[in-house]
Amino acid sequence: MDLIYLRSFLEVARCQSFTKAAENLGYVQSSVTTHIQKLENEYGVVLFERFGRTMRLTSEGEQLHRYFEQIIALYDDSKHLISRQISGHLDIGTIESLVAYFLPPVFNRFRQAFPQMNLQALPLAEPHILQLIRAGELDIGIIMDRLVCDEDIETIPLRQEPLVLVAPPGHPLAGAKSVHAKDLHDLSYIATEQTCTYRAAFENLLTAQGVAYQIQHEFGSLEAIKRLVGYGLGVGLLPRIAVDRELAEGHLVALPFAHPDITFYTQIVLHRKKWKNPAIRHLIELLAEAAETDKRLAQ
Amino acid sequence: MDLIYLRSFLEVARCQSFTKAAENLGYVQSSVTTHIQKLENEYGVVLFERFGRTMRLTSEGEQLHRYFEQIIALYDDSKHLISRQISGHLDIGTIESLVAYFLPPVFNRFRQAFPQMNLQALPLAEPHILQLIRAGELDIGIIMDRLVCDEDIETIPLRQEPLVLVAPPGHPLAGAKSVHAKDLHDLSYIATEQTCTYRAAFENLLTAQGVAYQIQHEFGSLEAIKRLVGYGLGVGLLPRIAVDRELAEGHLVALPFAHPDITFYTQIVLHRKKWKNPAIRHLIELLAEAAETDKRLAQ
DNA sequence: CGTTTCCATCGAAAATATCGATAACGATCA
DNA sequence: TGATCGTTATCGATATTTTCGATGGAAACG
Repeated sequence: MDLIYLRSFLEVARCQSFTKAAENLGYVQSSVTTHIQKLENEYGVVLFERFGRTMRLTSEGEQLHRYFEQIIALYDDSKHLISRQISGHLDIGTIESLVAYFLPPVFNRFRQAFPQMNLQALPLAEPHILQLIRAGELDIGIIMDRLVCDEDIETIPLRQEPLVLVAPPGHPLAGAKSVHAKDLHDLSYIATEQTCTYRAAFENLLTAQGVAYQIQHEFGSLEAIKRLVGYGLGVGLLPRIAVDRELAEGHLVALPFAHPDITFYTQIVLHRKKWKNPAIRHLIELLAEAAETDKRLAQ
Repeated sequence: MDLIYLRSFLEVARCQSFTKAAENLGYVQSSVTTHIQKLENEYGVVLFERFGRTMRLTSEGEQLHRYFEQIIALYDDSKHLISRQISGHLDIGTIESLVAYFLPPVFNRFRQAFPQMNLQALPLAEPHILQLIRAGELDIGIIMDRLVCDEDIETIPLRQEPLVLVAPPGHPLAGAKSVHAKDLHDLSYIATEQTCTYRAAFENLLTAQGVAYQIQHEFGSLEAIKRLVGYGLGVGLLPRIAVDRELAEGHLVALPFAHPDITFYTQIVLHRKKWKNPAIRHLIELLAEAAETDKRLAQ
């Protein structure tokens, strides 16, 4: 009898729905059905009366609900109790675009569960991150790229990452319905650093379409790029999360550029052997949660 | 995280030994090792300090021990709570040799866990039992035979069943060191009913060795056979459990007969689909336990 | 009366558990 | 010190279980 069955049961009871429970728990609906059936067989009773669109706990279901709540609460408590005692440190490699906007709240929450664990976020270039992950010198990496596919590396996509082409508010293309590559002829362009993968993808697209572009500046620092774009020195291609506030406040505008046909993901990369570490698992969970929340907010 | 891991953990802590815990729980030792490792990985801490021959719970292990005890207690409580509410009835087919000696204490214990469940024990001939099991008309059968091997039937051996050749106290072979088939020439023999499998195996053995035997009487009733043997009308081949008391009290003696090379088992048979029923599972557990206890007492 | 929204069922694929054999390791004793 | 015993860990093979995705069927909705 697996504890996840109890969790599924509690979530179904809470949501009054197998489907919603499955979504919340990250399963497909049929798996939750199976979980409940496992419980029903184990106890030999029906736990939910299923009417058409509604459902209700049976009497036995209600009795068990009380027990399961306690069991899960004890289990979670035990997890927290131990987490709080675990010390050590995690080295997290991540690209600069993320380190400032995405990670801080996650780190903060992590500290609540693992107060004795030291997190070190290292802003690094993506190829370097992958190399260190493979060497086991980083515990976890968070990058933005096409999905990494590698023998030794486990990849966990967090979310598709929209890239936006930002321009200063007065830019001639600012009001256009949609901007295509050819509209960018003789583009004046403030680029991220050379190792940046989405920069490379963008430039490949321009080159493929015969569009000339001129790199005005190259910076590792997103803040610097945003400033330069804001001063009208060119456009920049940046992850939306890095420019959300400037767009909202009108300091920059997003050009409605038809994306290159490449999907970028903010993704976690880690060495296959590091899964079992509970601190890392917890960090991954928090990251996934944060990504989910962001998605919902974006909608 | 499976609840059986917690159980393994508690048992290891109690026994101070992986090996003993495994025996008690019905696993092999390596499985228990795996269970503990699963827990250790899940929590990210070492739970037992293993010294050479001794072991000790770590501080984290002790903390978790308290939680796990509570969790398992809650789970068991929840099981009992529901068991008590389950009503229905079970039909149990069993051979006469067992119905009187083996089952009553088990039934008694069963009633404590499932007070609303009605048990009906039907003394039946073995072929009939198997037939009814296949037809789904019996919930469970308990027989004595070579291990049943059948597509639709699940077989659970309870224990090897020693057969003894019993004779009246004054029998000429009563004092012999060991009795072989050839010593039984012109044997006068009180047989169980014709459908009885161990009778068939015994007779095959005699025939194979060219030993003539004469069946004096044939009875379905063990009591009758014992009486006739006691009166000196011949010897009888019976399961030891059925004549334990008579042997102890000296009303009958066991001839030290070298067994036919066939192993008999008291075994549970049930339809493959009836596993999931918790009442049946509990009954099976009790039967297995009773068999274990008997084995230990016999030693 | 079709459409939508659920849950149950099923087969295939993936993940996991179990076993049995064996290695490794420490304790004990010669 | 070395041999042996009792114990746990590791490993590969096999069996079982879990998960998913597709599909079916039933009730509600418009």
